[in-house]
Amino acid sequence: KGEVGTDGKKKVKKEPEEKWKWWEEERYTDGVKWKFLEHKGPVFAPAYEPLPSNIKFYYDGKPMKLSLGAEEVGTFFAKMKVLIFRNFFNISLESETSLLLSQRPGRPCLRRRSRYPTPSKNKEENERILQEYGFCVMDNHKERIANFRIEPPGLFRGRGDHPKMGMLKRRIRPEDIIINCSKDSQHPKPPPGTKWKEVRHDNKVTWLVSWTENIQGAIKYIMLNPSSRIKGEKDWQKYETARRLKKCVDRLRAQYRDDWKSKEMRIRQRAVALYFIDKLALRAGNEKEEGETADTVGCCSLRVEHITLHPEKDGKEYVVEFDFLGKDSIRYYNKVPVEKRVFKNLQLFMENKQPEDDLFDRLNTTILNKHLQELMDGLTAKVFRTYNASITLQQQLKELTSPEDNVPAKILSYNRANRAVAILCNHQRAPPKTFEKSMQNLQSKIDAKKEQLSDAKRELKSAKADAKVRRDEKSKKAVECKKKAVQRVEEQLMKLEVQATDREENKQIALGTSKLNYLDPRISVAWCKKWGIPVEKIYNKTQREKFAWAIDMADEDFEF
DNA sequence: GGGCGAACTTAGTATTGGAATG
DNA sequence: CATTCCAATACTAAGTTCGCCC
Repeated sequence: KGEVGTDGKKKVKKEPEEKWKWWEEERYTDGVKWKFLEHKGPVFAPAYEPLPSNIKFYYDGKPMKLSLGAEEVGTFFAKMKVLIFRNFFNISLESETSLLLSQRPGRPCLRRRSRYPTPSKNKEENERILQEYGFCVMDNHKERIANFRIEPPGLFRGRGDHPKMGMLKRRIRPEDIIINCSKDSQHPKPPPGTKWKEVRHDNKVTWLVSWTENIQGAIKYIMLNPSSRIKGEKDWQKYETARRLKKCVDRLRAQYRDDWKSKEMRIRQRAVALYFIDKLALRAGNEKEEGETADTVGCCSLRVEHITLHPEKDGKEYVVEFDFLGKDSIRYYNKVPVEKRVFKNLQLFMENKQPEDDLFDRLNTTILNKHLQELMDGLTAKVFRTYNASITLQQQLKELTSPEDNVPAKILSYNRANRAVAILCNHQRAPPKTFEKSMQNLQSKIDAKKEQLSDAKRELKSAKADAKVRRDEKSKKAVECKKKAVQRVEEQLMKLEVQATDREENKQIALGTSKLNYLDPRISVAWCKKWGIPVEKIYNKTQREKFAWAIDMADEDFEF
């Protein structure tokens, strides 16, 4: 092998090490996650660098000396203010500059600053840290760590209307850190003069490092990359569970439809909730502590105020209008015609209730999941989301792919199938700030290409006329050449137009989440193999690493 | 069964890297 | 060479599930 480099010497292409196929190996049973685990511990947030002494903090117009900690928190506040200014003036829309607040007291004044204050000199250092801390050894393999950096301190900003927004997220010290590794490994060393909170050797869990965060009191973890064996196995298992649901979903659906008629209220509520989870791909909806988090809901935690019943709406009977904030305070809005029995049940559940009362007052996620567990081993509410997402992709791909389409058109179909899933799962995004502009840019590219096409066509015409007169080989060849040019430009134009359609349809829809978390990758791989689409067109490098098991395993006949 | 801690998955957005463009 | 642009990546919040304790 080996290519010839620009210097004329033969470049020796190193044959990559044989990739480890963990999916061909036996799996652990009994809850053991690993036998050996060695790592270097976390990378701490860089220490706070005090401001130069000529920059002062003013209170009541007078300079005031702050403790280092107070000064640091002050800079957090200032940063947030700058951010608010920037967003208020929508600066990023105009150019890639950020704003600095004037240091002078009482004189807010904005200065522009280039995005590149120092040309990426940190790149090398980052690479070094990645090599040192970004990998661990788990059982006999070097594996990539997902998040080896400790979260830096700052002001907490939750999503949506979060009651704790603005609280100080404190700096994490070695004394806060629990290390998990195997006894017989080289234990990570805490920074000089410090100690870990604890070093433990628990091989029933997958995390390497943990600490408790001070805003919610939740535990944070450092874990492995999605390409790792430990994550990949779990992911594969998830899709296998969803495929088992496929085998019995008809029975389950018949069951919950039957339960709509139950004389027990709790069973009716359970059955209607399950119907929503199945039909609308709603999340389970755990209870949340009031005042601790933003007020968001899922299926079991829906309140009366989140639905409106319309006996008739837009020419349809028994329409339920949903309007609530789900995970990450993303709005779910949908008008759904439902069976009469569901409608009547909902009326019953809402009787004599206030808007802020629970719709399903006899139900919660624990009760629902206990029931599901009895119906199928390993079944929980979220399996329905995985199942419905994956089956929808498979159906849509079948429906939308035209054999006679070229590659870009087929990829548009793939993205449309993906989009159908994203809409089902309500995966939304804020339209990119530069969306309009980038659409305009694309449109002018299209216009230019159209111009180019008509030029090419004109040239072809004159070449044809020329050939008719001269009737020689050379002019015939010229005609062929021009024909090919027209074809080439037509293809390029089509590609651009497909790209524009795709982008427009994607304005407020996020495909990534479903692609990464809900769609059995074997469906996509099989589709690629069936239609001769390179898998790189569907999955980027990271995604190919995460789904290596599927790319290796699935052939074109794979059925979810 | 209710409360709670722990572990792990899922989520949208901010930042970055590097190619394209001027 | 600087700037613009977009895809990829980094980040970390916000969910679900499970097991344990009472």
